[in-house]
Amino acid sequence: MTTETSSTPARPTRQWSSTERTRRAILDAALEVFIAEGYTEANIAHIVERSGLSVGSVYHHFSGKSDLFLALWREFEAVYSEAAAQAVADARHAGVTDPVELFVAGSRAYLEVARGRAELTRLFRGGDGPPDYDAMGSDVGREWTRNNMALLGLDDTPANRLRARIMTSVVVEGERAIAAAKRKGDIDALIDEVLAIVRRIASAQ
Amino acid sequence: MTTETSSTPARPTRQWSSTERTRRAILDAALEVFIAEGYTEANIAHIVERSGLSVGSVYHHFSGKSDLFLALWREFEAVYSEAAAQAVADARHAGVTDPVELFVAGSRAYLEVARGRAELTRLFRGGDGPPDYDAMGSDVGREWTRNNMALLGLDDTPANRLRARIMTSVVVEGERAIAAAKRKGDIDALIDEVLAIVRRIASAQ
DNA sequence: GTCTATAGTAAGATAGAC
DNA sequence: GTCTATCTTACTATAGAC
Repeated sequence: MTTETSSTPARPTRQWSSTERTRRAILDAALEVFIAEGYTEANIAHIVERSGLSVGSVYHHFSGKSDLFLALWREFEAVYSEAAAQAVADARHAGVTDPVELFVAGSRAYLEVARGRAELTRLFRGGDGPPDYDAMGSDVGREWTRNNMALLGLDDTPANRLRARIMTSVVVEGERAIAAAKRKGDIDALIDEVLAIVRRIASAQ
Repeated sequence: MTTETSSTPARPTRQWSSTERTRRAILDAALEVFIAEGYTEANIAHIVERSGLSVGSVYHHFSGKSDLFLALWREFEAVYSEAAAQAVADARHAGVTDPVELFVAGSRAYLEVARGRAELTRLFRGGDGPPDYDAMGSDVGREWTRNNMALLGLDDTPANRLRARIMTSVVVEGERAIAAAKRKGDIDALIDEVLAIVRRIASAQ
């Protein structure tokens, strides 16, 4: 057994690690509570209970309930961004050059991630979140829009921006449908439908 | 013109009318406050101030803040439903039979209504609303989906339901873009873009 | 039906010991 | 960094007069 509080004279990284673990424990508990109760119903007390920690500790690490939600939401979004970016890079590396097919590859990766994340989708794509949540969502939406436009080589006009936004929203709608699917066997068909629609929109001259 | 309430001739309808006007005044004040402050920031006190009425009166007519919001939201939605239904009926009457063109006619009417309702769109299509608001939104969404499927003659499969939902969400995305448009001159192009996309999705075999 | 005044409640946030 | 105990705030909702 090693000592619990490291007395190593050089550079104790242990304290940091303990902090990190506390932070993680709080986030994990918060996620469970948010999933179980939704944002509005959830309260700090429940999160404290479930984490086995204390109110003070939670407020030491986060500024409040909305900060907790936003931190979790950023992690949620990051997984999608990375998966899509990686898939596009892979497709490029495999020799794909058609912008539409690159976009489809990214969308497919996104939707594959959505499988098995039904609870997270319901939480973060449902309407219940902090007041400033839609502002954050808009920022991320703009990011996707920007990426979509660059990928498809669209110039910056209002109509093209709208098209790029719509393509994002189509994929998100697919994500919601996957989360709501009663039978897992339906999901393949849902993904195919989304990709077919995306292809049609993206191919417009 | 016939009488509004035809029943008892002895009973004056004036009291009823006064009640109705109070109710209207409360709703009007509530709408102004919600638009100015958003749902979360708004509070009953502000609505009372602006209406020049009283807390008791507000609670006599509505069960609370979320009830007020929902009442306004129902009025907001009704205008769209009626405009779209009317446009489809008109198109039918004018001899249009192609389901896709009927759908486009309805969508165009919807988007025309969205012109000049930018504030309402920002309020009701933004993320800030009562906790049970997304549940209501889902109900209306299901209604549109059902109508879309009937209009386009799609049979009831998961993929087709998704397609119909996506078509609704494309139009709503257009609505948002119209509300966000900086120059009014851009709006025609936005509407054209939405209708072109809708046509492409609807035409898929 | 409408109003004034007030009660009740809940939850987010902080202070200060350890 | 973590904890316990407490505070403050603000909003919903009601009671009861007119």
